[in-house]
Amino acid sequence: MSESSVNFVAGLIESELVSKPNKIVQTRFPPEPNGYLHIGHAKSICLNFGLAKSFDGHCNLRFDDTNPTKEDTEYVDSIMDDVRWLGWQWHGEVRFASDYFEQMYNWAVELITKGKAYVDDLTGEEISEYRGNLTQAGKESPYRDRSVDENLDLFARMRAGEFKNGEKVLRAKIDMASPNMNLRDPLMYRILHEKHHRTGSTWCIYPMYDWAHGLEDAIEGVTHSICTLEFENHRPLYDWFLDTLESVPCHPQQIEFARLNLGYTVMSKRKLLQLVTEHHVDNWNDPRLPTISGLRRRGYPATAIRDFCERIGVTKYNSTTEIALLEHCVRENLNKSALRVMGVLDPVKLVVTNYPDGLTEELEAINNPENPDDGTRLIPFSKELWIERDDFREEASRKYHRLKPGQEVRLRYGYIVTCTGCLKDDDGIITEVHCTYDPETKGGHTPDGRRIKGTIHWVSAAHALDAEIRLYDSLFTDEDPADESDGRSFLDKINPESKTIIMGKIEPSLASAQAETAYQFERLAYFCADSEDSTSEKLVFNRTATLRDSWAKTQKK
RNA sequence: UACCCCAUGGUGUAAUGGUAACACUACAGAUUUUGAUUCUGUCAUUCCAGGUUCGAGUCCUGGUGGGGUAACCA
Repeated sequence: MSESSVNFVAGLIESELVSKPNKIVQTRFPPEPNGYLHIGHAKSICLNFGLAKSFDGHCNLRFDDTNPTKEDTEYVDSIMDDVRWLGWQWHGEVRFASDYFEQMYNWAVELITKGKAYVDDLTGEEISEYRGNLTQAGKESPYRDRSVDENLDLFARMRAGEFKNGEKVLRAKIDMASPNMNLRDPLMYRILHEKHHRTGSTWCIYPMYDWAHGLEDAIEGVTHSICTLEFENHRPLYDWFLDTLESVPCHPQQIEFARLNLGYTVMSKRKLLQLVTEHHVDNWNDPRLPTISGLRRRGYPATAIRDFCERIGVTKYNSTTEIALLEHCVRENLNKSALRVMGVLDPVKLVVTNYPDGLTEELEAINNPENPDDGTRLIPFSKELWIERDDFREEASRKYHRLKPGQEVRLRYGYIVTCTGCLKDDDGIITEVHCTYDPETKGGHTPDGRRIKGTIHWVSAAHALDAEIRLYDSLFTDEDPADESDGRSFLDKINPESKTIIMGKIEPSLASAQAETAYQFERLAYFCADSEDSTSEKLVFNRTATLRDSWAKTQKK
């Protein structure tokens, strides 16, 4: 890595490499398979995989599956999918903490033998009482001074299944008076007669996070064990286990960074799970969710997400990033890559009164002005078109550059037309807008060089396809939905208009749109076909992000 | 009220004792067959008080403010 100060972790590694130039950087991304990955995980993924890449090292994907009550292979599969989709390749095979259970057990025996761990018979409630609290020291368990032999015997019988859930635990013997609660004889194993998604019923004792994690890292030769801030207080324990054990292969360095917070969304697994299970959203991949699969279904490109993760930086400061930055990354990417098409979301008929009945012309349109290689396509033009209801006004100020009686407007790639009026129904609702066209302006050109201020999009009524359009807005109305200090739950802050479904008219070239292809409906927004629901019989499009709209902004003033 | 961590424009980050900078946002203008894009410009920053130093955003001390920690979760 050449540039310094990419982030503080990279800086740390860089300075280590000065004295140990041959050190191979080994990182890991260690999710628990108990939920779907979200954009906060993407930050961690990009950090760990990115560090390995820039220092020519390796990054493992390891499932920290030490709690069979919460984990499932469904999550394992989705996580692998998401990491790959984000564009990363893990080193070697996927790893599982559960593959290391036997080794961990042996190390626990080593600790017991050293007199550094003991089997405790206290109940959960008693253990909690004995632990003391933030300002008061804990007290030692009456079982703390059992003999090594007795502990060895009891621990073997725990493994053999002789005891019920909660009857006994294995604890490290450290310091019940430590000001760091994590050091007050932390639990290493609990009894759980529970089927594990990989080991089945082989085990009925399962290691706790603090005991297991450093061992997993050591087994994999991890050099830098990067985790989030809330594990800062766990580092002394992480180090204690690794220092106390003599037979561990190495001692990785734990480094903490601040997790990502994003405005107007929630990032906690618990809350995301609740949104899904209580059906406040449709599923884990609901396009309104900050899950990787949700963003993907919404149409956010993986490169945009990676770009975002790079831009937000890595620090120990607990911050909240504005959603505007993510949207900026998405728009910047999509502006370069999305194919331009025309679609009308709120259609009203435009009749070109002096255009021949029954005639259809094929007009050439540019697929992506940002990328000439994408070429052009032909779009049908005829006497009756659909245009956006908002693109006509009976009366409007000089600043309104669209259709109003007497004003000229360009139909994109079509003709220059002059608005002549409109038809209304009994309720005063406009049913048709009328105009005449200038045959000299085919393609939207003005041979006489006259300037046309407004250009609007359209689709030929006879050729248009119907499509369901799903418009998404932020899922929450509050910037920090998780802040429930005002007495309202995050569920009370769900935006009732986060999803709006309408029927639109779109150009025929979209008939075979694939979910992976990004489109810009010109003047409106970026869209993609929905990966689950869109078929050739029934097209469904998701709005990925709107185009910026300075007109709407000035309107509001 | 114990321990740990953190503090730079509105937001996110950079500056590794030597001219406080970049991006996003907002605003203004130019260009434009997307009121998009692009381009230009404007506003705005070191939590406070001491100390060390020729020189402090950076080091030290004390304060203030924020976050974390008392699961047989990770």
